[in-house]
Amino acid sequence: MTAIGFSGHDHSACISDALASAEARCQENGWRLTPMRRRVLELLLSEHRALGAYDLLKLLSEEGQPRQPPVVYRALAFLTEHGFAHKIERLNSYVACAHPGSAHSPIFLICSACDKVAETTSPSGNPLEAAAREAGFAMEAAAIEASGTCPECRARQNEPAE
Amino acid sequence: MTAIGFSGHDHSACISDALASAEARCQENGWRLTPMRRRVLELLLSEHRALGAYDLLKLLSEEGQPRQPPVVYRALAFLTEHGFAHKIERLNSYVACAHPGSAHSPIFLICSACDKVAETTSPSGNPLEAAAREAGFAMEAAAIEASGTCPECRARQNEPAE
DNA sequence: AGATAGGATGTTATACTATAACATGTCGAC
DNA sequence: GTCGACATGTTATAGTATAACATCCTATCT
Repeated sequence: MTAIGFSGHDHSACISDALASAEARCQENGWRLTPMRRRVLELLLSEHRALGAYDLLKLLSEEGQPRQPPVVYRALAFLTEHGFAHKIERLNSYVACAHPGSAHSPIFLICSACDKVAETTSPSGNPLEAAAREAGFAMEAAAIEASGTCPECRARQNEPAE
Repeated sequence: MTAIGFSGHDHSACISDALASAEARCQENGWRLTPMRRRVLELLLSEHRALGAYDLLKLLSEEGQPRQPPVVYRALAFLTEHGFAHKIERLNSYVACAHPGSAHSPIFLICSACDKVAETTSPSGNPLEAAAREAGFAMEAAAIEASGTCPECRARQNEPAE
């Protein structure tokens, strides 16, 4: 399983794939990917970075959309409910899902230097599940958020005089 | 590694152990476990449940303490900085650490029925670290929060007519 | 086409969470 | 005993999220 977010990848393909996949899944399930929801997803996809609800709201309002918080919170609720985006609790902000379509318990690697967020997933035989089972706990969902430094920022720090 | 929080355990010992350990570690390190800090830790220890800053504030103010948010946030900052408590991001609330003293990357099992929080720790050979390494990510800290149903609540649900 | 029902959006107001900034107090070192 | 460091008290405000209600859109049934 590769982490999507840090290393060089074809990001425009990454965006269009995600949008196409979202459209297809909405189609299949009878969900409505309305213009507002789609636009919020696009904004989240534009970078592998977590955006706060109020950041999104600012971007939307610059495009002439309404500037009331519920507008963006409702779009985010739709996107997170159906797995198109995730909330990063630690940052009170939101990222587009990098592995749409597959049920997964994501792991987020959050760079504290550049704020980029990479998403990867737990390997099978997840030890979290083992720990939960041992405690008699019926796990429904898990959020794993690691902070640290991404490869790019680490390289930058090692050659500060560059 | 056992999860502390759900199953029957000697809770009064659990509290006094934690307080004694906190006092010892503060002594060793020259930290000051002031009455306010100690009281907040006691409140957090009183149950294995996450309390919000404003819940704590309410409890404190009922005891005649000041009712301004910074009072409790400062105590929480001290406690979390030194590992006596943890923040549960998902709930915007705080729990006493169940494994004080040992450096650890905790796993929280949060019961969505009763709000109790059990704390356990990652087994060695942590797959999170493997995932991070694979992505070239230098991990500094990780928070793992699982939600689900604890053994007691599960039993209760299975015998609703009890 | 008109009626209607559900869901989506627009809008106002407010609740909840957290911190900045500055004043005051406490305590140990010198 | 005063100085410096740290802890606390207090005011104000920033940042995050949702309740509640009005309006609109769209799909379907007739």
